[in-house]
Amino acid sequence: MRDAKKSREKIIQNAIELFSKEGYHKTSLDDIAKKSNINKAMIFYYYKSKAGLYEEVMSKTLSDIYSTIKEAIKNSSRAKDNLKIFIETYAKYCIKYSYLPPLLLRELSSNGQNLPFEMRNKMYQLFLLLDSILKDGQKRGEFRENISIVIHFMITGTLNLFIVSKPLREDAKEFDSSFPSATEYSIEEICSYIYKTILKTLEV
Amino acid sequence: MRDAKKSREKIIQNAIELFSKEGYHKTSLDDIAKKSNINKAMIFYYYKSKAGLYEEVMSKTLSDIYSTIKEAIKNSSRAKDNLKIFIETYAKYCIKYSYLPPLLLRELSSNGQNLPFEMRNKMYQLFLLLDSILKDGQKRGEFRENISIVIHFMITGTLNLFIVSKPLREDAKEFDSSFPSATEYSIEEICSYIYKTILKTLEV
Amino acid sequence: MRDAKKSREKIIQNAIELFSKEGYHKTSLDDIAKKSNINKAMIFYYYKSKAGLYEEVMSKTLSDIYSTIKEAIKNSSRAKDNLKIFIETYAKYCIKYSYLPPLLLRELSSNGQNLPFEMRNKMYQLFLLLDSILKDGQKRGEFRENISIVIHFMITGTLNLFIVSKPLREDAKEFDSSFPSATEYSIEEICSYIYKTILKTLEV
Amino acid sequence: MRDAKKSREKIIQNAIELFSKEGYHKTSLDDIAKKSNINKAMIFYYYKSKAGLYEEVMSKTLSDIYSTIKEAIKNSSRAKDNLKIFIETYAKYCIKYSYLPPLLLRELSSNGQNLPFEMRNKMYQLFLLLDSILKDGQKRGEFRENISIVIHFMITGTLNLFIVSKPLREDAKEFDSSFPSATEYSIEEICSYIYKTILKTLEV
DNA sequence: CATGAATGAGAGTTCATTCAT
DNA sequence: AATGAATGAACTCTCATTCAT
Repeated sequence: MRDAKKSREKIIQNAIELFSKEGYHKTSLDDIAKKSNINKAMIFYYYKSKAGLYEEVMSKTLSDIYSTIKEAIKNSSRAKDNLKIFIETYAKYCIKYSYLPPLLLRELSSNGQNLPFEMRNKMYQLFLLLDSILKDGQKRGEFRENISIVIHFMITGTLNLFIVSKPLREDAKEFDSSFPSATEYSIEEICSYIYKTILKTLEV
Repeated sequence: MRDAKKSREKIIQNAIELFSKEGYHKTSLDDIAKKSNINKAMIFYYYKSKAGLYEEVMSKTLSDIYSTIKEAIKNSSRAKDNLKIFIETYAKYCIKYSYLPPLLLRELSSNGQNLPFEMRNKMYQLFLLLDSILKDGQKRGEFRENISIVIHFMITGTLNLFIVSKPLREDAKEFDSSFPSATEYSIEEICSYIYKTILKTLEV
Repeated sequence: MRDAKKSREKIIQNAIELFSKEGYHKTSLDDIAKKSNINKAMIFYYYKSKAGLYEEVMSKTLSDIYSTIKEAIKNSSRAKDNLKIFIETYAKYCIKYSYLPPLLLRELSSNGQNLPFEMRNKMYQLFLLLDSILKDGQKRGEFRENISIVIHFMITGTLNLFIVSKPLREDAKEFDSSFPSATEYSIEEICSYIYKTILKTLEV
Repeated sequence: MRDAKKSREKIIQNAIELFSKEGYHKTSLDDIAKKSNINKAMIFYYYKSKAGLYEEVMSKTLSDIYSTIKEAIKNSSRAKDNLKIFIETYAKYCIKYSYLPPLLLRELSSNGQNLPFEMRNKMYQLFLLLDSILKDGQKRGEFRENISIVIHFMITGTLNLFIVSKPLREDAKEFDSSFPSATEYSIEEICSYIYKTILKTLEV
């Protein structure tokens, strides 16, 4: 049968889910195989090794987010709009694929030791995208000089932490019902707040 | 040598180092024991379990950072100065104990599933510290209304990512020597930039 | 050789032997694996855990003895014959599977703490079998009122102890050659003696 | 301080309790030390090894039971009374020191491999005691010929199993409330039933 | 006598990976 | 292409025993 494609996808899909829920090490190939209803040996047949599967998972995910943002930005004109799009698209994507933030943070926090070249490169591409938006803004006289890498981390760091910390914040609220600004803000409001803050620091 | 204190400290010290370098799961107690030149069983003698050791490590670390910041803020007056102190102290601490950022990010990215109560609580306390600075600023008319949790993540997220991504950025520069704004900024400049950005969004 | 059935059987067979010779705790899975010429991990592959393997061993054993007795009794008519069959079959079985008595005694002597439900149930079934024989005897007017549980323990306790203590008694004889009635009786004679004794207490 | 004696006793006492509750292997010296509020190393100071402590425990226990029975029998005259005393004293003792039955059964069921000579000897002495009662009965013409070892096992086996299986029987009753003759008999009734049964087989 | 520190051997268990079919 | 069997190394944890003070 030519279910090869389907099998591969099932594997990837469940790997994504488990890796993001449990982390790389806590997720066993047995888990993935069982969840995918597929023989464990097939994972090796398709992806050579656990690391290989992981690389595939991350690669796919990052490619998706990159091209989604790129596409969204294409038709816009003003740099500040592009910035907004970048933030909102990134956020939307993180919400939609909730496994992404934990995965990214985890990857980054391991010094990129397990991080295969392609992934690293794709993360870099994403940053270059923002960098080009900012540079473009400067050229047009919209933005002043800035430290693009900090802007990048301000956006991604804040968003990732916000998303990732949700369960913790909800727990905290149970203990301290007055927990300030824990859960009452929507992701849109957060995006808007980040956008405004960054704009203030960028605009001439 | 038969010195409990020294043994305990050696264990903790090396655990900190390895946990932050390799992560919880990749670090084996064999590693820690060998590095500490100490019998593996002693880890259980002192800390009951791997999780127990981890809790001790994190607890100790977070307590330190909290009290350091608290102490530093005590003698200051203006809210904006407090904010600056918060950012700089947090940053300095993260630099000094470079294992902290990866540990924090990793913990957060696992939904706090393995996160013992005390740790969780200490992270919360740290946030409350910033929250009180911001609230104080509002009372004094220095700051306008804001979303403290976002400010918190803007500071910690940005700083943590900046520190944690350093090796990656350096690698990137080797491939793309024009890598924009990757390594030429000192942590002080980063802090200052973050501070300014946040101040702009806060000040009336 | 890649034969699941054979592997499983080899494991069970050696587990039975070792568990009954050394007891549950003294028998390590390493021992079983080595004796079976099988990779230790296979034990987990097949039986999930040491306890799981043990359960399998006991379950299999008890099922066998139960159905053997049941079968043997089926075609008999008088209650006293059934009683005799019960005793003799039980004894024969204990002799044939010499690991059984120590296993049973050991299990019982640990308050049934590690005793999985199924095993417990099977031991209970065995008692119910004797109980039904006795009740049947009463109905027919063959037997008088009695305490079936004591009868049960009289049979099984005596037989188990007799079998289990054999090496001890032989040792004793070496020191005290006049050791009374230590070894000169065959199991058949013992059975007969038990049967007669119990019959005397039962018959009207 | 000369608490040596007290310490030794505390250790023995708690060892008895734990060994009989959990069995030899499941009981760790840590457990015994903690329960006794005594430093673990002292156990080695006093008893050389875990096995040594165990030997002491068993030795003490068996000596007690032997001399208690011997004493009780001394003043009696008729063999049948002695038999009764033997059964009842043994039973009473087993009830009083509830750790004894499991210990004995466990020891027997391990082929006496761990069984130190002294213990073995004491168990033998106990049997000789009964044997002498029976022989005495024959001499007086009270009893007919018999197989003393079977009588011995009938008494001890039945009683030990009855006591040891108590928790199991109680559990069984929860599931099958009609559980026949499980719990309604007192130990005195059991003794009496055993006595009568044996007497019937013995009396001329 | 007494204690806490230290040891080393092994226990059960997990898991990525490979092999045979 | 697919499967279940098999492997071996590693992992966390336990424990009897010894050492130093």
